[in-house]
Amino acid sequence: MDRVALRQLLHERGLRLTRSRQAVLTVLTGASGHLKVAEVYRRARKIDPGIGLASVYRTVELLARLELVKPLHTEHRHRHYVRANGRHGHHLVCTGCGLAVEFADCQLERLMQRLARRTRFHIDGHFMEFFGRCANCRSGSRSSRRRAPC
Amino acid sequence: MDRVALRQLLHERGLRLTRSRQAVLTVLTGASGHLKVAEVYRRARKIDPGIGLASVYRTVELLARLELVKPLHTEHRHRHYVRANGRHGHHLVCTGCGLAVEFADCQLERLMQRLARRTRFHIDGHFMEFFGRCANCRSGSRSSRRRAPC
DNA sequence: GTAGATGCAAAAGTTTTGCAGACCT
DNA sequence: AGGTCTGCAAAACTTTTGCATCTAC
Repeated sequence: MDRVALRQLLHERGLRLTRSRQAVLTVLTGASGHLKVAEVYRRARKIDPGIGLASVYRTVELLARLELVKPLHTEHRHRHYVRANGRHGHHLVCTGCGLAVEFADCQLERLMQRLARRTRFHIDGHFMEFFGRCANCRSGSRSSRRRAPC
Repeated sequence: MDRVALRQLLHERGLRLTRSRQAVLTVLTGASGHLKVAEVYRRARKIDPGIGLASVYRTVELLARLELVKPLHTEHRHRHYVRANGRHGHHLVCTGCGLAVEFADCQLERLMQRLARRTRFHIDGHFMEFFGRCANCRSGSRSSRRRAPC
């Protein structure tokens, strides 16, 4: 998402494109893995040294509403975010290096219909993540097992 | 899971069956929905008034390792737990009252295999939850929409 | 100019930890 | 008896909030 398109997207909702927001989006767009908020903050300060932690929290939440990023539920204690392309993305996350691969077709419709019939629920959402180890982390070098999310 | 079986399960790992652990398991087993830790604590004190919050945290984590309960990631800010029957359970959660229905067959093997081939990941786990509204919460009475998880 | 956004700092929570003493087996 | 577990209280964090100030438009 470039600067112009983002400004447009924000403008449609009466929101503004600020330096903080650009910094946070740049950080998350440039990362191949999921980042906790504190890490987003650390990186964002390199782009905009004056940014405050509260703005980072406010911005990741905004970006999540706009579906430009997605909150992940990892084994960690705190929330992580990862870049996303629209509504129907799910992620395959490497437990070694944090690499997050997005995939789209989750083919859960049939399961959902069966479940809905059986339980008499009206199902309106789901959450799904896969965990594993990426090829790089499996390739054997110990160092790659400990590499930080990039 | 009854008292004897639980003691056996714990004993196999050199762990002990204490009053606190019984209280926490009783609370979570008796609940039809997911509970946040603070709520588990509140209910557990009715069974064992002397129990401490730290023990509740330690115990839910232990029970999760034993796969007797499962952590859920809801829209809430803090972790919730729900009773579970073994490794392969997933949950359908009512966003109205918190009712959590467990279901077993998730039939994701084919999707997993395709993903693994395409991404060269070794996939070793997944996390899935469905959200919706249960029949009771949909039935129209306003009160049921606000009922606390039971 | 003005509404929206920010930074700061404090507050509100949740979760973890250290340790002396209690408890289970 | 001996190691496991607990309650307590403090600490460590994460996340939220209020408000004066700033800024994007």
